[in-house]
Amino acid sequence: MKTRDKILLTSLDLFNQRGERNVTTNHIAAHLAISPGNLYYHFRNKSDIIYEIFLQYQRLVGSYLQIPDSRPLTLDDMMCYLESVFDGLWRYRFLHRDLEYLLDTDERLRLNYRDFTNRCLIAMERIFEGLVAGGVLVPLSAGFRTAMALNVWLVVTNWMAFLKTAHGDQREAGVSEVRLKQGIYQVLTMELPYVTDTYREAVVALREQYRPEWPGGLPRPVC
Amino acid sequence: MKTRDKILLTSLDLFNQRGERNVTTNHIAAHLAISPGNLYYHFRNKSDIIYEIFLQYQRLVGSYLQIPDSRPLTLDDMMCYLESVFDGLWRYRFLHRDLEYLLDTDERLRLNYRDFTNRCLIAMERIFEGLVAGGVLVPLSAGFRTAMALNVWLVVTNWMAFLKTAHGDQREAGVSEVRLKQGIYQVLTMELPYVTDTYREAVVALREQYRPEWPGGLPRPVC
DNA sequence: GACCGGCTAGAGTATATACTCTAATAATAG
DNA sequence: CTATTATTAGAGTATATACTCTAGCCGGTC
Repeated sequence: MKTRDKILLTSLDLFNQRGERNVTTNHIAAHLAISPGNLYYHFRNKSDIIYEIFLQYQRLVGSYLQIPDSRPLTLDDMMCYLESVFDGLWRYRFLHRDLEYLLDTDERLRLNYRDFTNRCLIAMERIFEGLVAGGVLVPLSAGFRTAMALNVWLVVTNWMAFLKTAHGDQREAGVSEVRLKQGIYQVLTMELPYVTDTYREAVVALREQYRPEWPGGLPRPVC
Repeated sequence: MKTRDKILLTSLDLFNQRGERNVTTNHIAAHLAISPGNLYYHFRNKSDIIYEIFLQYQRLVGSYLQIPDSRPLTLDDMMCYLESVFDGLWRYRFLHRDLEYLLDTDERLRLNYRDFTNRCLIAMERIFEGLVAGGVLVPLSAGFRTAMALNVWLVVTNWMAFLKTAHGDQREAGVSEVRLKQGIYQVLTMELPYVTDTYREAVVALREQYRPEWPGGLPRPVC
């Protein structure tokens, strides 16, 4: 693999593990057993590394949120979106941690992230529309869709931060990929009132599968 | 005013303005026109300053979330809780910004914050119960109350971060106390399905008053 | 007036961190 | 093989930051 790509992978890994603030360019170089000079040959500065990783993240999420426009959406679609999005969130989890600082210090990132957020929110609204068309959700006014999408966005993007803060005793143990998926439980809780009678029972059952407080061994839904 | 208190006030101010990460102890001292030595006479280190500010925050929110146990809760109560909580959030807004880093580097804070979160969540559940008793909300199962409280917590504590990231063009302009209160709109959106028929109209009207996209000049509800 | 304890100044330090510079080495093209 | 370009090493630097240390001041009390 190219050195440049190795730098990106290792950086992502270390950022995820320790938080961007605790990872220096020298750490990254040392972890790869390359020289700082080498690292700076491939990236002008630390921000450039982060920006590149963000672009990857953006592309990943963008691919996850693609919407088939030829057909309405099913319940399976919805669960697949949720699973995918939380997966992306997990793989790039450092981004949402020091996000404000990162946006403060990198204008590109700030503007880009703003647009990314808007694209995601719009995609979510369109997903809601698709689910309405598919008879999964009851019809919602445009304003309501927007507000709902925003609430889902807030819950989704901050679920991990919550896990970290809520489990103060064990330093990292509280945050596993399994627990992360329990964020789906929270999202389904929020959507439940808008599920049609036809699908209510199915959604309640799905939701049960993500219920918190069962460490490990949760059955996984179809996707 | 005592130097110690001035240090706390100035620190809070600078932290809120620039973010904890961008404020050094030397900055704080310089801003107060005192020597670093003086600052370190009053506080052993930067963490101690932050911890003390957190304790203030905790006390403030604790006082906000007190629940009258002799009577059920009214719609006014609910709005007052929301207004108060967002007010506290605004005044100590730096805390939720670099929270993860702060909790990572200060064990006291980590344990204390975990308990604080739990207390808040429990208080919110009790508020829901009170509102059910007051006929504002329809009865909810305990599990649902818990999940709802958690969703509200997530939206409330991360609303500001969202504002900051969503308004990428103007660096700080996007985040005013007024805009912050629009978080109330989001919370009411989430609660709406559980409002009783009796109060639905009133809640919808209140919610309208916090609707986003009207810069400045929003009429305020009673509290 | 001497003394004492709380308070303050301000120079100074150890460490970290992002980043640079030069020279050497590998890869590649002619 | 040679020339050129891409890559890498590694020592080094400028700056920042949290924090220390010593000496002095100031207000009150005996």
